[in-house]
Amino acid sequence: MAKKKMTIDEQVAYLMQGAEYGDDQVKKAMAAELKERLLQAEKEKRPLKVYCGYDPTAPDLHLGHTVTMRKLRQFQELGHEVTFVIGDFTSLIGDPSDKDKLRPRLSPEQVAQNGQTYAEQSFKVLDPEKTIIRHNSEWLSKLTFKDLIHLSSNFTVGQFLTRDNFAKRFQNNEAIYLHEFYYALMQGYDAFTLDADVQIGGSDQLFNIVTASRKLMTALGKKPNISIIMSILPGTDGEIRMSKSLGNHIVITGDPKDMYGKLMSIPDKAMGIFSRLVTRWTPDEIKSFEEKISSGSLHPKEAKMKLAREIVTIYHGQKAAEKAEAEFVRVFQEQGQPEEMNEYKLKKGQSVLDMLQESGLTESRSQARRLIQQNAVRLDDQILEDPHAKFPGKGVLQVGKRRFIKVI
RNA sequence: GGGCGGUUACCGAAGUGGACAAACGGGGCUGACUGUAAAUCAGCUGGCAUACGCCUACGGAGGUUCAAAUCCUUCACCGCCCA
Repeated sequence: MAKKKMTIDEQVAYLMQGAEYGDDQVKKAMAAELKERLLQAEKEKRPLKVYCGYDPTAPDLHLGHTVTMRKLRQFQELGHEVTFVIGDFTSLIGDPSDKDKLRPRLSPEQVAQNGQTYAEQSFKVLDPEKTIIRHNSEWLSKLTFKDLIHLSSNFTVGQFLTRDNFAKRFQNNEAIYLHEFYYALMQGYDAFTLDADVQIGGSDQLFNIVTASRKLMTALGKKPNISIIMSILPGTDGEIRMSKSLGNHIVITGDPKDMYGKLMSIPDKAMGIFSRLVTRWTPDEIKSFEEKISSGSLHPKEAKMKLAREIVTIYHGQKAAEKAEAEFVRVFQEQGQPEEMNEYKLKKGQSVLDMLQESGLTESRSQARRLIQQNAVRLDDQILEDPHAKFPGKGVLQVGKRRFIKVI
């Protein structure tokens, strides 16, 4: 992508694409500051130092995780220096604000393992050659209690209570742990240590980045970093943020066909935000994409296919994306059969129910009964109605729209 | 240290002795329709069982009762308030 030629204003637009501060004033201010910093860097002939921290809690990344990586990638394209910070120190402490009560505190081994996976998977988006990986335990574990007190003394409780999350919980008499306050400090200290020009994060990091990091850097005698706060990517339901525990996520290493299908299942109205946050498209391309949809010159189905193809291509390559698309068209639009199916060897005297269960097409016999009742079970397009009848014989068995098996 | 409250299915959240396999919302699944696994509408969403029905399940263990998610005891975890 030839982005070297962008003007400063174009660069700012590109880099602010998808950023959301919940306040237009702040956004404008940040954009202005970014512009100034870009100009300054140009004059000094140096790249901007950009970073984003990741707590390596989940070993499998989904699209939601890639939003900030995409942003880092854009900085790389423009020649800036990107640091991928693995929050091995922060995640050892655990963050109760996640509400993930069940999540056990991670062991150092797990953190190391997850961090590794994170970095590897992130290279689907980032340029590995140009990415510096750091662990924040490197500097955070060296801080003494005295240091911590010194850092904390730059903040008042009142300042922390302006944070939405805290304010709400305080008002509702819910728990706010003391160490949650330190989270913001640690993050600020990351930025300070890295001498960051720009820090990227999700909107849940708004306070940590915009308020805490910037203030801390100022207090420690540095120029505050510019905060780029990315919008939250919704899940397949198009409403709620993408998250594994909500089950609306799309993993980036899974089966390309599945990824394509899941992308096709997002509501039409979510296409815009997906295009803005998780594609490689430029602001102009995105703008024209959205305009074509709203004007009706691009059919929503076509639009979504284009989107799905783009995203699958990023993670699995063009060939796999084309294949996934062809399969989708064949199976769902033409109601045909997939190219490859698992086979199941029919056993003597098996009933329909037995067969469904033993072939693994259903999770339980009760579920199989329900599906039969709902006319969801077909053998070569013939609906099987009686769960107890002997299984008719060879053919292609289809359960619902997506599950196929070849009976031999 | 004292007082009070919470723990319900994939998630959120009702339910305070029987009609509770547990309201409702989200998610998931299925069908119809279609423009797609979109939207919309309808149904399903613990397990076993060819009907009857049985078993397991409301944080754990025990108890009261003909009957417990609901009452009691106790344990665990979580929270709030007052010190």
